[in-house]
Amino acid sequence: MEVSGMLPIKEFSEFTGLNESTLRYYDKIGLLVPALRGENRYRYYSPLQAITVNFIKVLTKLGVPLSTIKDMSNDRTPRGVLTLLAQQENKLNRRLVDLQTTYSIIHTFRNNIEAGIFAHERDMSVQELDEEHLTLGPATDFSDVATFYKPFMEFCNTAHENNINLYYPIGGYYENVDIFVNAPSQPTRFFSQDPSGNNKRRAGQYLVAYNRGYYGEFGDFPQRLLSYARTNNLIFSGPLFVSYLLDELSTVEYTQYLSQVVVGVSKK
Amino acid sequence: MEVSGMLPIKEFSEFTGLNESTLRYYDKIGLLVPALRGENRYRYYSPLQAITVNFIKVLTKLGVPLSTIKDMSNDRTPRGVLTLLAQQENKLNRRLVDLQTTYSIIHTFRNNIEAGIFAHERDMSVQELDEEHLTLGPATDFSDVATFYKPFMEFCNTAHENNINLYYPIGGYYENVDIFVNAPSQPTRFFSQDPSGNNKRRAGQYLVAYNRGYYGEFGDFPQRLLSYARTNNLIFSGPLFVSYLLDELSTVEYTQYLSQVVVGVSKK
DNA sequence: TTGCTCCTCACGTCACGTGAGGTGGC
DNA sequence: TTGCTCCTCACGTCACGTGAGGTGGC
Repeated sequence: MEVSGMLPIKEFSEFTGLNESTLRYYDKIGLLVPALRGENRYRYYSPLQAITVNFIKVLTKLGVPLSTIKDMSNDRTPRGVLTLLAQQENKLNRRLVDLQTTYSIIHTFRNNIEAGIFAHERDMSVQELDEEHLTLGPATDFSDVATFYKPFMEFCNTAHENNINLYYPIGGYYENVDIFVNAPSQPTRFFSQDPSGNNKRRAGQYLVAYNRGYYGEFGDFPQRLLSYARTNNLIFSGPLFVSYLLDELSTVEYTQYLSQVVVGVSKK
Repeated sequence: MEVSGMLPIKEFSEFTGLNESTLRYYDKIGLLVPALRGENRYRYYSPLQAITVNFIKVLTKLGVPLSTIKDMSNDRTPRGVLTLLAQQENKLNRRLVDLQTTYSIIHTFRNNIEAGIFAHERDMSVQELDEEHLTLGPATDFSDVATFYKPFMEFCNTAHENNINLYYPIGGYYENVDIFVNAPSQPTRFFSQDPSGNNKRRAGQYLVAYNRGYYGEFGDFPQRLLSYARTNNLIFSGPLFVSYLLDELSTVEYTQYLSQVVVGVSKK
């Protein structure tokens, strides 16, 4: 059977670059029906249908679902398409912002893990640190001691209202050293290590130390911290930050988590 | 049945923010198996499993497939996770570039369609145009007249090698006005309106005109172009560009496509 | 007869969401 | 008894890709 000028599916597939199975699928859902069907059920496409294919290709590339393309393909108007494109641009905007956030989450974790790999468990030293952005959560409430997870759950549940992105590593913020030393498992606030956050840890001199153990379990660490300061004539100032460099993301055994403790100091 | 400290599925779902059906699904694929199964088949989760949930949430957010997460979740090591994160960052990079391209494709189409809506079909006028980037394809070969689509197919098939993104609107480039007037359906080259392209139409004075009709069908347009130039004492210079403002994307009837013809001019 | 193109199902993908229909404990 | 939580399938989603098994024309 010779159909003049018409292309059987393989040739049309090569012409348009669409897979044969994709063409059959488009036929099935009524998005692109071949111009002619032979009596042997063979599909024959007109070369002009390549135009429709291009229309479909552009829109799918732009993220428009096939059903939408099908709906509009019979009454395309410049204004209609303009509206659709504006909608797609909005969608893209959201996806772009989301991707960039994801990107920044990866960076933050990579930095943490690398620092964790190079850190020595019981190291303590005074360092100049750059400014670091973060987002502080609301003040915690540890008055109901019975439920250990409650303050953290509370933090998680209200995170959205407080513009806190929980996908960033979460750390503990203590108003000052004394609060940490008295109750290291009860931070004044939680914070997320969000580099686009509105709060920050200022640049300056900090005592940087590491501790191995599960969240909030510090053993003799607070005492070591105090004695190090005494030996080296350091005065603490400002809040103390605990962040977990190695946590469930990179470590199975949760007694092996590695936290970094950072607190402002100056020489006596 | 009272299971001390354990959370039944609904509570664990509220605790973690994961849907109950998601938890059942994770159980089914062995990604997150409840710590305990009651004799009535009830699922009971330990609060500590929220840590694993967070691990899963972060990685899925970063685009890691559940199967990969399952594979690695039993032997997480800082270095292993670091490698994984680096891989994800590469993937993200590619997606970001792709999104930005898509964005720019939408912009280009929107500009074209808006220009098409405001254009008057038989308008001609001299205008100052800004520089515009584009990508030129290789020289076309129209020697084999039998197959009308061949040069365009050739262009499409070699597009990738020539760094041409076919999702941008494609236009015709004519070395000079004479070539266009002699054979308006046979451009010297095709080009894509890619704003990141390496070639460009320089800023300067151009004669801008519009024509309605299918690709390459210009009727008496070339004569009108010449007579307009004669009447207004214009001398043509440089190449001529044809781009389609309204095409299959926004118009069903292909005899109603609207092209914009742009060619450099100066006053006699 | 062989080789080629074409056909029509059907099933798999991925990460769930949504019922339907049923059970167990207060 | 009513209402609640839980259970297990099964099916749908989206845009295809991949066979399996068969037909038609040279």
